Amino acid sequence: MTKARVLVIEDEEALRLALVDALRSEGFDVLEAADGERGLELALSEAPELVLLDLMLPKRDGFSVLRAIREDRLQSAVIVLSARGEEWDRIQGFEFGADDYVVKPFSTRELFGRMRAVLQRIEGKAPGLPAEAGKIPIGEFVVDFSAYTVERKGVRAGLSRKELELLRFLLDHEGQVLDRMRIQDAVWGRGNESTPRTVDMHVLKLRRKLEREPEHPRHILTVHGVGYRFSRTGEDARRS
Amino acid sequence: MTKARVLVIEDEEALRLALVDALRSEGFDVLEAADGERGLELALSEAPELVLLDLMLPKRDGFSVLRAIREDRLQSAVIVLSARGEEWDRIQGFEFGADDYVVKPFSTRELFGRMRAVLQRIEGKAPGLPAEAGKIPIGEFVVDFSAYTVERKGVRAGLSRKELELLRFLLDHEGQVLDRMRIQDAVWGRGNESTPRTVDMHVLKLRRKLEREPEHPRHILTVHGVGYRFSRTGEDARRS
DNA sequence: GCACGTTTGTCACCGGGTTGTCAACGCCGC
DNA sequence: GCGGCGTTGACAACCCGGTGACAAACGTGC
Repeated sequence: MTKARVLVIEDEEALRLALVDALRSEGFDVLEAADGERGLELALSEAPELVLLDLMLPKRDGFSVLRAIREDRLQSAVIVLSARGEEWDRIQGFEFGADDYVVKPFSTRELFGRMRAVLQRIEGKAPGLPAEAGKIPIGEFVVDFSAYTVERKGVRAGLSRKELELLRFLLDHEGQVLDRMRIQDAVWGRGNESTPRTVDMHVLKLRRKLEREPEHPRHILTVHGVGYRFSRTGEDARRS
Repeated sequence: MTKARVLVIEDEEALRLALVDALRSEGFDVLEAADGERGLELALSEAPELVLLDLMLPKRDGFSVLRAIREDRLQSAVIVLSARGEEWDRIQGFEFGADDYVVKPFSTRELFGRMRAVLQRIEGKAPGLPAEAGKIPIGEFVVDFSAYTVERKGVRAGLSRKELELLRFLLDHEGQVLDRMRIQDAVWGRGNESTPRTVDMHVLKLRRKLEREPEHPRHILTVHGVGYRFSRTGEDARRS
């Protein structure tokens, strides 16, 4: 990929500048806008590969901008940057069409990780289609992120929001061992007070839905004393 | 990499001293600074692996220090220590650019957890994509440190935490003859009470996982009466 | 080469910590 | 109020690290 174009729509000066700097130094071609109106204008006229969109914006809020972008059948991927707050619920599960979202405050590492994942996902996608998360095969299962379902040989199961978010995080970090804290931070948000064991519970639920033999998982693997590791293709859980 | 260098930039005396103590006793090589100017100076001249950076600092605030560090293309990871409170909103922008951040007050446990995570991520982070990070060939095996696995001809085996730590140590000291005490100090921690024979046990386990013929080891070699020696390329353990 | 003492390899097992699983609870939307 | 979901606590199942015992390998002195 040669120099993807990224549009940053963010009103807070300090953050926008920091973002633009960081992106430029990563080799992106960067456009910027400080309000929703200008942002939409640029998005439509320049059709960047990726839009980083703040939700609370002057003139035209992020939701409205996103809707307009989607209505225009623009191919741009959109990553929403949001402060945790009342709009949080509406964001969860990106029911409203974003490809991903990042909660402020976030680190460069996290943002770049998500950007990479999103850009990779839309790469090789049929042109003209909106850049929705789409269907992803996992072993003999197919997960449909926009429909919240998993399917295997015609049998379909629904996924809850948390399950989907957890799965998405695992997918984005396939192959790495992720400790509970890391998972919790990413999926539940930082400063979350709940037990690390909650993660286990959701892993259990996911296993029931996308493992052929939930008691012998091939995709969501346990690394004793450390955390979990995800494998898309599936692995033999062998004894040591 | 044993003994990572950490720079603490924190003006509050009590906290800084506590941090420095705790870090030293964890085996880190610690540098400290009480204001932003001095901190930046040290960061640039010493290029530590990790910087712990307070945001509210005399002379030069944390944000400015962070930017300067980044502009200098320094490889150091930065963890921001911030107080939640009146400046939270401002901080949200400032957090950006850090590898991670910890909200005051924090426990040493939490801080160490994040440090470990960050350092692990940094480790072997070649200037490419992090996809291949942490994969190291050993003979015809490939060890993936971020996945806790060893693979040989498509056959994968999981490594436990201790096994991985031991292997990491051996790898870091390839070619040297290491006596049991040295290994034990490094992997199990100084002042550990367990039998030196425990080392043997784990060597045995490692051999089973990354030797083609565990009974004729080519990588983890015994030096009778002394200890063990590790070889990445593999040696014929044939007598002469 | 042999015998013996020492060092290392290997096994089975135990104890404690970690994870899997269930049932129950509270919350929210309907 | 009902049902789904997220979360928690409790308990069982499991895994891993560590230990002691014994066999095998090694090295030394004869």
